Amino acid sequence: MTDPCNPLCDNCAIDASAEVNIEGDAEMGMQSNGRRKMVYVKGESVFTEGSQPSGVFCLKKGKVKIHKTGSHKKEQILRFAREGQLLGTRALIRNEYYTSSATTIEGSVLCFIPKHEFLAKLGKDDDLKAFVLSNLSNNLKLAEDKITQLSISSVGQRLAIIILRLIEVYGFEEDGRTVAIELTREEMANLVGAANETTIRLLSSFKRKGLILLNGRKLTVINAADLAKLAIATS
Amino acid sequence: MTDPCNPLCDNCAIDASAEVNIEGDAEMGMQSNGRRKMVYVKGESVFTEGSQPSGVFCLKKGKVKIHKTGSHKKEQILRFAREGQLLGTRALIRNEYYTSSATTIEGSVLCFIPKHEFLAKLGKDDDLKAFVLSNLSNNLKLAEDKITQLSISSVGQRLAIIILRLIEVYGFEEDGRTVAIELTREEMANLVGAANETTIRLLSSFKRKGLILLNGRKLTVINAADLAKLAIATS
DNA sequence: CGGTGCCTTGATACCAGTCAAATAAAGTGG
DNA sequence: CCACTTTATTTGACTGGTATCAAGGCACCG
Repeated sequence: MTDPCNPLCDNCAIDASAEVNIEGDAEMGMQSNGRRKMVYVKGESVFTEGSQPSGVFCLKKGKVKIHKTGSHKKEQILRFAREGQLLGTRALIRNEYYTSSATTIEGSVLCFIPKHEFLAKLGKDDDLKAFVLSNLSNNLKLAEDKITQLSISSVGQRLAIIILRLIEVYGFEEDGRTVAIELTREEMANLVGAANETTIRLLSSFKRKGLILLNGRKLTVINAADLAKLAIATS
Repeated sequence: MTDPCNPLCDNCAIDASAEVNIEGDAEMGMQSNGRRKMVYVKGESVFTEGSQPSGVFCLKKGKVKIHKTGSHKKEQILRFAREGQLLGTRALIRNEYYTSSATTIEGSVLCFIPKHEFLAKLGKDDDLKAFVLSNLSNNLKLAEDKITQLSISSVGQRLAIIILRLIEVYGFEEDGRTVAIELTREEMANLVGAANETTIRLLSSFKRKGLILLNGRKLTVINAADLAKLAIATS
């Protein structure tokens, strides 16, 4: 279940622990090997749907959402990246434009690896190849799960599934039950693929049922077992 | 857009043009190199969700659907395989159980390549590696498109998109406008992620609007342009 | 204070799912 | 080849889950 570590960046000289919360635009420092360290504040775009990739990004620290904008307004969040994962590999491998966007949801540090370096290394480093293959496979599995959920589960079920999945990916805060990621209601809705208001109503209903607590954007899970039951209910 | 050819099977000794329509269970003939030629009739299962992969399959001839069964009854078709594509690579690469099933939708010939052979070749053949990477990437892109469609488009839009997509994948029959694949209404519904009856109603409405013709399971596209317009309408 | 953005709740409409029943089509055995 | 069963398709009526529209509350901030 856990991903292998990333052979491209394990020995990377970039210090991820650095100043994450710096204000202003993405800050970049050139490294000796052509890589660049990029520091982003919350809500900044890493790359956008439709643009041309010039390299891949490695998420060293922070949280990034991968999302897609449909024709009209509404966006769909496809997944969140974990620290250590590579972003933008799909487009580079197929030599296509990005078909999704990446945006930070908190201050983050990424390492940019130029196209030629990535492709060259991918050509000769077997560990990297295995890492990328495994990552793509896993993302495909998650995407397919999401397709199934969207077409056969209700919004309530999907919301329950997603809360549990957020715990899987990000875990809890120190209290051991508050999910370690803060999303706006809209992001939550874009994640489940439902309207904003519907999502709020369902969160409230979960709260009334004693499954969760809500405190602003903090979400505390009180009864994960019942939440899981709800997620798999027949209808 | 077109996939590169498949380095694993291009020089494969298996003759795909053989007796596709043989009755009875999947027939297999051992090849010198441990591969097996498998002949399937329509509707046979190639592999099923939850079982353990022992190799990969190459679709030499025919049509295969990749689908997933949710907890309760309804199935979701994720995609169709093209001739020349490998099936079941995801599970093997991650060393996991299958998370989806593959079923023939017409008489088909597949080549089974045992796990050890596939993994060994994947380890040393760069072309194969590139092929698999490219395929996984493309499947991921398609899956993500589907997620977006499911969450922001109406059933009618999705149906239009899927008809156009079927043309892309399978093309037309000799008349140049009848889609070269025959699906049951239920398969159509499982593909768009909607109820059977809803799908039928929408197909009828497309017919009334003069966009398509229906003749049993044959679907003839009369006005592809308007179908495309319908697919991207605001709501 | 009066924005501005986010969250919440209410009322209403409608898309699409479900249930039910009538054909139509496709097998099946004699 | 026909009668019979089974399965697939179609249409209708109804219901309900969600989206949409609208208004109000709340917090943060210049």
